[in-house]
Amino acid sequence: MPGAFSSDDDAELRQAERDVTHAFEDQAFDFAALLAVSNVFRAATAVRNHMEREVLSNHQLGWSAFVTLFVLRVWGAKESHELAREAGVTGGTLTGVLTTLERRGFAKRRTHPHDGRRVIVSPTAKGRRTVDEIMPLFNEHEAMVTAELSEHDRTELARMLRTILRTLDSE
Amino acid sequence: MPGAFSSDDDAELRQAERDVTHAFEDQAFDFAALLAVSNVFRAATAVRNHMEREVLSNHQLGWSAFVTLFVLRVWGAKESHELAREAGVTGGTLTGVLTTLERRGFAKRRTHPHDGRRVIVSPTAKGRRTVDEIMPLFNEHEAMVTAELSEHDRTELARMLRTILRTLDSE
DNA sequence: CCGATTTCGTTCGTGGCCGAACGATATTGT
DNA sequence: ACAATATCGTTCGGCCACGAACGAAATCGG
Repeated sequence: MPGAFSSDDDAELRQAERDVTHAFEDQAFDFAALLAVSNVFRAATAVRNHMEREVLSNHQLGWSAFVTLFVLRVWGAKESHELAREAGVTGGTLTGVLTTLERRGFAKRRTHPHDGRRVIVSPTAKGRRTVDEIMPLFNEHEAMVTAELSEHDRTELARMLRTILRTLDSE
Repeated sequence: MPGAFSSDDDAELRQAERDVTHAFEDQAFDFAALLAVSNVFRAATAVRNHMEREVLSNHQLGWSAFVTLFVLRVWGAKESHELAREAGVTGGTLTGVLTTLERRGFAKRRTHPHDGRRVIVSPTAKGRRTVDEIMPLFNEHEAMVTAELSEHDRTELARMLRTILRTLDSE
């Protein structure tokens, strides 16, 4: 049902989109792609800030630290480069995140038994427990921010974003 | 058409989603919301990294600096707090971004004529020209990352994300 | 008028984030 | 064997990013 919403926020977003298309109307841009990409990033920033404020701040965890710890909770011990890929950060960033997680006692590093270069990261019991404590409230807020979308829409949204991720990965 | 894609990347993403649901299967989580939110953030990170590498690095601009400059290009001079909101950053962050943009000669600050507290930010001619130089390639990559989505899907994606943004704004 | 309050942008501390350069370790080629 | 090469995680410089604290400027209350 397009147009079902008429709040000021929605009107403002739509006006902003019109301004952008007008500013470049003489150029042959793909505006559907522009708006889709732009909104992906705006939504991600808004969701991330919301989660950090409303859920993660109580546990002194930033987004990346939580995502990393979440990956360890779901998949258990992982090697460093796998963990970085799953968490969506580079190796250099993961080093800093792991330093934080180790200092807080949420995870620990150990050297690979047969390869002195590699590092295996494990969650501690405290780390696993913390994720399990956070998840209910975290998921509650995930449901909240997507509350205006139907179940079908949320599934479609996840599918479209998977498509984008797949396109970017295969390059 | 679900299941139309069968690349390794897609299979891996779907397997990851199954692992997550399995790890918490005894809890009554809203997995559709979890996957939607998770994918929003993954996609945003992937797109941002792609754009910074493939497009923005040639101009020595980070993502936020470009977004800020883009806003100035479309809407012209703006007051600081409006600019921060449009660019999706806090005031503290904008100060740093503006320092960068001024140092590079892309924008400049001036004090409000009737209110010594406020600051008005304008794009320089160089700043506007730079955005116009970047946009064609930038939009080409935006089209590329959404190439697997139909025109209808891209519009729907933008709409769903607007819905999330509106939900978060009205709190 | 002029103190109290509000509203600005900036500064500061902490942490995240990338890519490039680095050092340590393992593997390969001969 | 052992030098060249490849592959790890870490370090480093630069740029973001937030919230809290700050100081300057405008407004409000009386």
